[in-house]
Amino acid sequence: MTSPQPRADLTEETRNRLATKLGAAGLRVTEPRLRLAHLLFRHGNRHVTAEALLDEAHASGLRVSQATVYNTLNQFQAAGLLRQVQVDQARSYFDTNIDVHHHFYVEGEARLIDIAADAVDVARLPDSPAGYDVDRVEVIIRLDKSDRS
Amino acid sequence: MTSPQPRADLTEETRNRLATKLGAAGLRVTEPRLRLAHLLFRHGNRHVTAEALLDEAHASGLRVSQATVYNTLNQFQAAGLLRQVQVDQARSYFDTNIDVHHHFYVEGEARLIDIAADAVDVARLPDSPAGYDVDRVEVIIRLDKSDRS
DNA sequence: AATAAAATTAGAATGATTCTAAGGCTATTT
DNA sequence: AAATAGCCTTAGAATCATTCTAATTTTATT
Repeated sequence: MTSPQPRADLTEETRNRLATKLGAAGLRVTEPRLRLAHLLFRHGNRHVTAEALLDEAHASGLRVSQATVYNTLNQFQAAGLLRQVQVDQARSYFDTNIDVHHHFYVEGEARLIDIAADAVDVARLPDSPAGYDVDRVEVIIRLDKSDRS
Repeated sequence: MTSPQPRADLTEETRNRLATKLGAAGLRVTEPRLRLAHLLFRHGNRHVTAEALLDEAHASGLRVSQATVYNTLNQFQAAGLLRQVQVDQARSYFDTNIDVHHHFYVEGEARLIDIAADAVDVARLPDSPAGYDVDRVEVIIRLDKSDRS
């Protein structure tokens, strides 16, 4: 008898690492979550829309429904594995970088670019209204294509 | 014969002031635009959604369609009379304050609060990617209800 | 007044996201 | 290792903000 094939390009080691990550976040380990987590987290930080992740999943041979992609993104976000970035009224972006940081956004191109936290210096903040605490401070630098002369 | 009734609570003076404002922004002066402008600009700065403005219009006796409200908000925004604020994936807010400034946002309450530009000090910004210019810098401070002890 | 151009409209269409309720897995209990 | 309960996943429908369409109405011009 042969040992079980690691599915897709997920090695046992990767599966174990992701399973630990899901478990630590309080999420049950299931095949769709494992495979989506792999797509999300395999290549450093990235920004992804639900639609793009669904396409990517299908391209990689994973048969998941749209609902699962949305559920998973929302769960990952609630569990602190992803951050939702709100820059475009049309679509939500999910950011695999959950550290404090900021963004460039190129309106016309629907393109998000990370800015390291220490590249922006927000020196002074106003007091929050009474009864409210700061959850987080978001800096979004909206960019235009420069006119070339 | 009597002089023509000023419609609704718009005095001739207000109508003239708003007409000038629309004209200066390159927009034709029409009754719906004049009346919506009045609702938007009569009471200092405010944040409004399309839905809220439509309700307000109807409540004030102005019979406009949803399409006109959306068109007008978009045109006012394109003309620089309003600013669109993107904080919530569900809904767009329009801000009558077009000066440089920032926002508190209370997630659970869908409530936007202006922060004067000089109350936030963004001391240092990263260089923009080559070929792009900064359009504007947005600071959003997301708030939580503080736990009372 | 007649004409042309832009505004407004009702209602349909769109598109992202969420919901439903039915069936499939996972983990737990015997 | 069966039985059970609870969470997951799913297809497809539903929702909701926003945009579009094509026709009508206003506004400005001739």
